[in-house]
Amino acid sequence: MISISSDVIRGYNDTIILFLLLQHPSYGYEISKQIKTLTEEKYIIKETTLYSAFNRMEKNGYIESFSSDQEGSGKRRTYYRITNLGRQYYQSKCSEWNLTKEVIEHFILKEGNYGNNQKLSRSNVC
Amino acid sequence: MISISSDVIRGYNDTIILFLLLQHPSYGYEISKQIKTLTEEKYIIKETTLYSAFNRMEKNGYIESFSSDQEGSGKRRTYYRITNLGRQYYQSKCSEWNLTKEVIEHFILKEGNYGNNQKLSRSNVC
DNA sequence: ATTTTTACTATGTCAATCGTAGTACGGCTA
DNA sequence: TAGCCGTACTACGATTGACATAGTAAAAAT
Repeated sequence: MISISSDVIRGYNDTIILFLLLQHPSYGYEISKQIKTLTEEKYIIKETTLYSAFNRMEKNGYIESFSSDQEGSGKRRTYYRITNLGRQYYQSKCSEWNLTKEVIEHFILKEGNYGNNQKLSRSNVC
Repeated sequence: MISISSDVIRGYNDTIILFLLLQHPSYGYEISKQIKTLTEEKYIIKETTLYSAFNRMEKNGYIESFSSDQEGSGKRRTYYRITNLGRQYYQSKCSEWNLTKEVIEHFILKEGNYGNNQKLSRSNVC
C-alpha cells in the first residue's frame, strides 16, 4: 500500500496546520485528529512533527498561543490562533502549491504509460 | 515573485531525474538544462543537489553510471541510465504523487476565498 | 590569450522530520 | 479504588536532503 513519504509532505505541514487554524483556534491533539479524518487516514502527522511546527510557526509570528482557562472540564491545553502574518504566509503557500504542482507534473507519467518505452510524446505527460 | 521552495520539491528531485533518464541515458549538465527548459525556468536544480541525487540513486540501485568514451569531441562525462529497480521506484513515486496531491489539496483554498472569513464550505476547497 | 561554458568533486552547515522516551492529568471500568 | 486508556504534551538525539561555498579542469568561444 502506498503511503505518503515525509519528504513529500515536508514543506506543507505548516500550510496544512494553518488551513485548520484559519477556521478556528485549535490545539495539537485536535489538529492531528482533523488531519487524520479529513484525509481519510491517508496522512497521519507525527506528534513531534506537529508540535515542532507549532514552535516554529509561533517563532515566525504565523500563530499565537494562549492557554485554555480550563472552565469546568477537560485538561489544560495550549491553543493556537493564526495571525495576519500567518494568513499572508498561508496565501503565499497556496500560490506556491499551484506552481509546484505545475512543475512536478511535467515529470509524472500518466498510469498506463509506465511500460511504454517508445518515445514519449507530449500527450503521455499529464 | 513566487518561486518553489526546496522543501516542497524535496522528495521529487529523484523522480524528476528518473523521468528524464527514462527517455535516454544522460548526464548532470544535460539533465539540469532539461529541467530548466521543461519548467520554463520555474525550477532550476542546484548542481550539488543534482550530483548528490545521482550518488544516492546509484547507491540505491535506481541508476547505473558509465563513462562516455570521448570519441572525437566533448569532454569526458559520467552518464547515467535507469535500472529496472529505478523504473519501479519511479512508478511508485508517480502513484505517491497522485495521492499526495489529493491529500494536500484538502488544505489549499482556491484563489478568491482567502479573505473570506465566513465558515468554509466544501466548495471553497479545491 | 583569456574568458566562458561545461562538467564535475569535496566539505561542512542547516532545517525538518522522526524515533524513542517520558510525564502527567482525566475519565472510565472492573 | 486501582488500573488502564485516551489526551496532551516535552525532551533529545539521529537522519536525511538541500544548499552554500569552494575548487578543479578541460573544451569552446571570443
